Amino acid sequence: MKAEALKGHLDALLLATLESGPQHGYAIRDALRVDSGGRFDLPSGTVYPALYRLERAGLIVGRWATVGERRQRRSYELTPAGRRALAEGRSSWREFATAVSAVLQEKQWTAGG
Amino acid sequence: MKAEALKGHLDALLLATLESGPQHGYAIRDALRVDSGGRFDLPSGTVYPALYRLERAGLIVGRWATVGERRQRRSYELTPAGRRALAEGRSSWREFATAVSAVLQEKQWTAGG
DNA sequence: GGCCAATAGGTAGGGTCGCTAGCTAACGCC
DNA sequence: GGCGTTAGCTAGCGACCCTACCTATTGGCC
Repeated sequence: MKAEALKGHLDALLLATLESGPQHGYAIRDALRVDSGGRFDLPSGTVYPALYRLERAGLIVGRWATVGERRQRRSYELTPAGRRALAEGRSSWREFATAVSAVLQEKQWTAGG
Repeated sequence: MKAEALKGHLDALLLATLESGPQHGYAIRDALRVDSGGRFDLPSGTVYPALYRLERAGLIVGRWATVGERRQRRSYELTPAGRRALAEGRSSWREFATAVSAVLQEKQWTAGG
């Protein structure tokens, strides 16, 4: 899988991962890997900056939480704007995928009787 | 359609457009627009540099041709390497699309019986 | 003869964004 | 006390598509 393939689609993936409930970055990374059948095994340097971007954009909110004795974790949750963005992302993905698939379609069905 | 969506997928689209036979840049642009149902209406500043990239990479070859009296056109054709790259691009697109769709899938089928 | 749109090709520069490579630190296990 | 895993973070880079602009031919219209 080429690296640039993700460009422009990562945000929707992250939002989708958060749809089922709040998660922290590390767990999001895991979920993405599992849900994608191992295809999206993103480095933390991809995930965390993306989460900041989404937070700055008001699509998710992060809250610090303490786990165990001292361990700090940041849990992210979708905002209403995030849910809207996710819906939008889904439909624009569908549109994009449809268009790409149409173009990539092999035109071997003997040219239109 | 967000601009970054295309990133990393344009090459395959261009190669696919050339699969049915040699075409010049302007015609490729048109074909892409038509085949995608108007979704990919790319500016020339996107198409021509991409064609150079593909040519430098040995995936296509361009030949100048004269049309009418003086008009110059550059006709591009797939190389064998280009055909291989297209096949690869198709399968990696399928893989990518499958993975994205899997992640974006709404998990509203009431969680596991 | 002049204007415009369509056809055809081209380039410089910019901005976005995911990745590479590195870091700190807590936790559990032995 | 050492090691692997969990957890978070950042600077800087490079790829690449877009914006904005340019030149030139061709043909229609008046």
